[in-house]
Amino acid sequence: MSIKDRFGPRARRLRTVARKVFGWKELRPGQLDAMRHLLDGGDALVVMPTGSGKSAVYQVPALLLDGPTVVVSPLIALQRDQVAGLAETDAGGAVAVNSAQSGGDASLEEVRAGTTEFVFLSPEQLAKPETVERLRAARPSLIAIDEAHCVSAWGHDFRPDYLRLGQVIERLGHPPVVALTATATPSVREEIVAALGLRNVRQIVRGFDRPNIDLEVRRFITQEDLRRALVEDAVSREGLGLVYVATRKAAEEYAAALREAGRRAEPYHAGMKAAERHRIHEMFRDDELDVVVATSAFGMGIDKPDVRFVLHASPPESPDSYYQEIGRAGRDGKPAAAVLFYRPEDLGLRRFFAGGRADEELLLRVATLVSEHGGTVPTGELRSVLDIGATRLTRVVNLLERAGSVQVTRKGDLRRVPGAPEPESATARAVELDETRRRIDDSRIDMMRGYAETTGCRRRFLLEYFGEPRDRTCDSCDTCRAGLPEETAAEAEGPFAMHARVRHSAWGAGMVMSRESDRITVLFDEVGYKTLSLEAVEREDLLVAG
DNA sequence: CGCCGGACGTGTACACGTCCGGCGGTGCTGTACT
Repeated sequence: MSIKDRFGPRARRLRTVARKVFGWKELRPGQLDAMRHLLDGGDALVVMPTGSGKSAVYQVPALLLDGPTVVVSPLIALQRDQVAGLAETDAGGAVAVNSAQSGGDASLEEVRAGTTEFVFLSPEQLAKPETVERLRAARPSLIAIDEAHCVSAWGHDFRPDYLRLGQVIERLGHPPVVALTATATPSVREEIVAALGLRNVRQIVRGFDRPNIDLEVRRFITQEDLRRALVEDAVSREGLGLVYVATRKAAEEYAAALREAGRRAEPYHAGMKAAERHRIHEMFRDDELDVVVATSAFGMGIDKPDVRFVLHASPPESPDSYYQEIGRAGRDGKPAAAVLFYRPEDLGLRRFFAGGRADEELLLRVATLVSEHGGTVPTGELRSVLDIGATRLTRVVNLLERAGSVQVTRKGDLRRVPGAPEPESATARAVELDETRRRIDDSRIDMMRGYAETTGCRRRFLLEYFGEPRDRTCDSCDTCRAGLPEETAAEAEGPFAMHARVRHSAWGAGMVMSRESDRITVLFDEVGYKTLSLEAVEREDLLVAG
């Protein structure tokens, strides 16, 4: 950034607002860069660690742009926290519109009338055309998508309304849009940009390395040995810790075992009553616990600085999730530990979770119904005819839309795309798109196995997975301490340099994501991550530049 | 995919193998009933 950019009139105005309204004395270059780009009318994708002032990136420009700011946030609890935080400032007020709040209509009216600056909503709220139309009438000047990795992680199956945000943005007149997240690989970033339809995008990616988090993997044969070792480990550590488990039952069992060993431990998972979850969250926050044993339900929105260790009783479904979960340790910069207690069999559950296939019969029925109808099909009627919920229908519609078969009207109803393929071939195309998605998810599980089983530097493995080339080992992972990584200097030369585009005869086009002395990992567009032996690549001439 | 628990079979008393079905994460929402 030039001197002019850093000290020009826009930067000065941004700094003034940051100081006077929010009390922030300084803005970091990354924050400032993103804010200026938004003021210039562009879109931004900001990847920064939690606690580094991501929210400032939309909050400050919001006050310099004439019109309300729409913030999309995945959890009602996060919306509540943000609204409460803004209420303590002179930022012009904030409301949340969701099922836990009464008076949604009144809130939207306040936004339209210009008396409230910020409005927080879930993607599901934005699936309602009436809500979008009311926001449109308010002429928003900025849209922020918080926790934007959810677009990729949840959009396809779990909360498909995430994939509809692109259309919502267009309907709201596409003001400057900023997508924010703490963790996203280059391919997830691309997916976010594509799904949201971002234009003139400035990507700002800061600080993936967390050198104070020590990395370790301990391998076990039997579950019983693993369980005993984990409990022993957790009991012996000083300070606050998290234990991540795969199932609700395991959360209960480990919490009970740790309590029996004298630690203040509580389980946390989505099967517990809301009040109980809330209570545990508060105890965690107020230092009344030693360990929280949780499923992936515990995490987003946590910003406690002094978590000293994060243990995993089984591997999560991707390095993306793993890095996000261990990233909750050591936010204060002091030493912290991340230990994965690993058995290859435990990846099986993740494969099961990732294995859900698109409902081919339902795809065909929807494609056929819409095609034969000829006109506009109201989604409400379609749902009652098919007797399915909104989530299932949205999932199917998303796929058929991508297959070029149906389109969604402004009112949220369905119409056949003029010149659309026959329902059978559209369905086949939709199934294929879903298969591609599944293969990529599966390959992320393979990368998780790769992390657990690598003999190279674990930090380097993770950083390269996130697209940050790294030419040295570290002294804070178990493999480096054992002296295992040998040739770790990044081999920048050679035919297949980092991030080079390559082509494989069977797997198609891809990008080189990491290189070790004897192997190479490529992220293929259609089949996801594959690790190949360099010797075989050369002998068989498997890859060509492309 | 892999674990767990219950049922079944063996072969003669209770305990051990083997087979098979069920189960497993993340949250929004709107509606029904206390």
